[in-house]
Amino acid sequence: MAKTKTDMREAVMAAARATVQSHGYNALSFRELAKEVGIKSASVHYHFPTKGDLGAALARRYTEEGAAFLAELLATSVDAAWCMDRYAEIFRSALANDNRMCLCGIMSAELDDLPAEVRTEVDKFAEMNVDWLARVLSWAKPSQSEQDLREHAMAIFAAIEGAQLVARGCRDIAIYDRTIRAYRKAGLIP
Amino acid sequence: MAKTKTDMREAVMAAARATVQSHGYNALSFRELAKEVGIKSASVHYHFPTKGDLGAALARRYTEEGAAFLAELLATSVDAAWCMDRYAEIFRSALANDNRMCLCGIMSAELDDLPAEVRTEVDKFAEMNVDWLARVLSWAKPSQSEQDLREHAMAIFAAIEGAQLVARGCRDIAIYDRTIRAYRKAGLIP
DNA sequence: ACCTGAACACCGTTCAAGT
DNA sequence: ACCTGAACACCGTTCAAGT
Repeated sequence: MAKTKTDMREAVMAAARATVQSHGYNALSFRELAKEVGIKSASVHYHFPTKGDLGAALARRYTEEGAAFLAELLATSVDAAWCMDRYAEIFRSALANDNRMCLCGIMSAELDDLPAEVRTEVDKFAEMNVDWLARVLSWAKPSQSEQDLREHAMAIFAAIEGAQLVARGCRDIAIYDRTIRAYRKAGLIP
Repeated sequence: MAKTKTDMREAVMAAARATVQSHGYNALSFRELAKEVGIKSASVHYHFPTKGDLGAALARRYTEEGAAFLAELLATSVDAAWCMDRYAEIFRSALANDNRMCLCGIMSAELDDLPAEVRTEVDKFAEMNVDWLARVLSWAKPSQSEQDLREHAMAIFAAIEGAQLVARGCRDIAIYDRTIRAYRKAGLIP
């Protein structure tokens, strides 16, 4: 089985993902990436013709993995509070892991620098999250309209992204915990 | 009166601020900045020795102007709900103005790329906002402890930054409006 | 199929030199 | 005091050339 091509592609993506979550899309350097995986920068372009192709591939993969994880949660429990706790933990774990951020959250902040194909994937990530959150919310509030559920879901998604952004900015994960607690106390999160 | 030096410094800062709010700190280019204000890039270094000096100056000025505006609000009314509405409007106006973001919010997302002096100023902006929000909240809930007030204030700050981030990512200001409404409905914002 | 070296136009920064 | 041109080591991208 030919493993070299796939392996090198995967190695580049792994290194790139870590860099983006820590430093953002702009900080991605084909030369540094190449050094990390042991090839030349021109060779990285063989796997990903442009930086936009690499960014889009990262975001797509990130959304896929996130969707799979959330689907697993959905299959495990129908308790809204339990699912929300697991959800908040995902974003917490990024901070716990070397003060990293949600790949698509950090890319949102760099939006105007992103090539169109990367934006598209970032949008899809937000959509996937809102879909999932609306579904979980529908258990807690079965009477609410689809419109209201999605609005509430979007609010939770934005609030959690914001908590991560601010806590990361302060380099203090305790701020994330306190903020999530305040959201719950205020009734924003079930 | 010698106006050239001050004027050029101000011109550089104005151009730089617009660029950062739209494209982030990383997108700041001394060469493009120089072109915009009609000097050479080496001359920009005369006013701001490094990019970090420029970034820190921008954030400091931004915090000062924000603090002055919020102090004005505080002097105008002691109604918490009214103050919160005005506060949410400030962040809305950045989006309305060409989908721009809070200068310090967008810089938070690029945190690891920021020189230490810029980080310091970004931290001060968050602190200034939390101070103000806690004070406004104390009117609505005089019984709460200082600790609880600050926690709630931090949650509001994070939630609003998040709403701005996500709405900007979707290039849809209506998402900001809906999210703020959901925060209010949930009781996060008075 | 996969990788490379060399070239291109960019970047922040430095510095000696101009006025 | 303020500005400049030239140099340095970086960047993404392209392309002809190697295996």
